[in-house]
This record gives sequence, structure tokens and C-alpha cells, in this order.
Amino acid sequence: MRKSTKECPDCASRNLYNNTEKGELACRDCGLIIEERMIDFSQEWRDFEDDGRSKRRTGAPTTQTSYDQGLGTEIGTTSDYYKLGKDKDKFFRLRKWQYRISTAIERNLKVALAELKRVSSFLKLPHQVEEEAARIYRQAVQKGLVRGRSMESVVAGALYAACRRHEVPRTLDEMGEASGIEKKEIGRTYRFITRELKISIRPSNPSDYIPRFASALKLSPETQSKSVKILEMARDVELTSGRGPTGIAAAALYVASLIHGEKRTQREVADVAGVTEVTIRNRYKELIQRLDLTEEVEKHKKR
DNA sequence: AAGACGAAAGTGGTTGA
DNA sequence: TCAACAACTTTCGTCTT
Repeated sequence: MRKSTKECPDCASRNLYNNTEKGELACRDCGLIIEERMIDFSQEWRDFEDDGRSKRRTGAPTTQTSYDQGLGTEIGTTSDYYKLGKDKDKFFRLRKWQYRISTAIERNLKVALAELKRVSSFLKLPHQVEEEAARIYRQAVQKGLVRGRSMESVVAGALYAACRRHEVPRTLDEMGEASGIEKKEIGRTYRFITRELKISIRPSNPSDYIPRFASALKLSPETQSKSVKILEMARDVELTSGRGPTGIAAAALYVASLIHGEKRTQREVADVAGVTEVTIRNRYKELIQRLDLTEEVEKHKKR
């Protein structure tokens, strides 16, 4: 790209500087970054052609509406008009450039990352997880996986996947509450993007849920570690496979709370674990008979 | 009255033909 | 693609504390 082929939309200078390393095209005179992320720009086209579908480069309708709001913080509102200069022509030129330059990906990402931040702070997720989720989301967008899905659901799916990878799982229910997306939709998106991006995720371990549930129930550390032991034993006799990890975790906590004389009702445990009492009962029944915990529980019940 | 228990019917997802 | 299937839920009646 020769620098004389373009002129700066801001000051009309032809003295442009192409920084290939950063993927930027900048004006030497006024410092305006005319194009950025030019590498992404080209990559995007390749990806979109690969999947052989329409040339439509935006996401679902909801993305469109969000995008308009997102653009409001950039160029396109009257408030920005004043920030960018007094000259009306300049404003329109800039907006045109902005429109040409910024790809759907960039716009989408801006909004999506804000949403991601919101949800992750709602769930009090560690920074690492948030970063991971952002990375996953970015990949998903670049592969064109957002098309046909709402941006929010992909954000939720990416977050859920990141949680699982970092072994700080949140339930789909919690994710649903935080993101406002139905949990089955999140699950679907989650499976889809992990498959498409080849993100391998180990089946979630029930004991990953223990610390959170235990603290929500205000159970002692002893009870907590007891329930982890119960889970280990349960795993050894293959009680854990094929069942929902939250149900098992809940049941283990319930048993542990009985044994340590810190009894919580099935309902209490069920609520924090997001399962029903019935499920806890079923798991509980299996646990105490397969692990010979009956006497241990009875013994402590007496007190 | 509240909690625990279990039966029965329904739901959504996975799997295998 | 569809039907069978397992896990889980909802609902409800009964028993226990």
C-alpha cells in the first residue's frame, strides 16, 4: 500500500504512515489513526468466504440494535460531533470512514465485551476467566459463529466455557440469570462454540461446586472437606458418571452437613445448588447405601 | 407446621437405528 | 430424522419430627 493513494480524512494530508506491525494506518500530520487492525480486516474476509454463506457481515438483529448503541460512544452521535471537531464536513467524512473502516467484527466485539464484562462481574468471576471468555468470544466472531445467534447468547456461552475450563463452574441457571439468556440456549451455544473452536473441556467435577455451595450455606470447612471426600468415594464406585454434577455435589453436601451436625434442609441445599429436593434425595439415597454411610449418618442424627 | 420421602407424569437432551 | 431412553423436574400425597 502506497501512502499517496489515500489522504487523511481529517486534515486531507497525504503524509500517511503505514505501521504494518500494529496494523495501523496513521496520519503523520494530525496523528489520526485512519485504519486500525488491518490484519483482522483481511482475515475476516477470508473467514467469511470460507464458510460459503452470505456476505452479510453483521450478526443477529439484536446485535444490530446493540451495535447502534455501541456506536453511539464512538462516531455518530451529536455528542461525538463536538468531540471530533467543529467542522460538520469533517464529522461526516469521519463517520463515513468509521463506517468503512470498522468491520462488523470490531463493532460487534466492542458491544460484546461490554456485555461480557457486565455478566462476569455479576457472577463475580475471576479476571482470568473473563479474559479467557473474551478470547473465546473473539475466536467465535472471527469464525463467523455468531451469525444466526444472538450476541448475548454467544457471550454467555463463551463465559460458561471459560468457567468450565478454569474449573470455577457456574451452573447454567446462574449464567442464565446473569445474562438474561435462557439456559438451554446457553447450553446449545456453548456446545456449538466449543465444538467449532475445538475447545476441549473436561467433564465438570462435582467438587468444583462444593466451595461455592458450602459458603452459600455457611457450612464449616470441615463439612466442606468431608463432602469432597464423599465425592471422591462416590467417584470410585462410579456413582458420579452420567449424573448431573450439581445434584451429586448437593447430595454430598447434604450428607456431610448431617454427619457434622450442621444440618441443612434438603430445600436449602437444593436452592443453592439449583436442583430439586427430589434429585438430592435420589443422589443421597445412592450415596449412603453405596458408600455405607448409613450408620455414620444415623449416629450423628441422634445428637 | 415443616421437613423428608417417594410415586407418577412431564420435559429436554442424547443416542442409536 | 425419529423413536427410545436416562436424568431431572414438577406435583402431590403421606409419613415423621
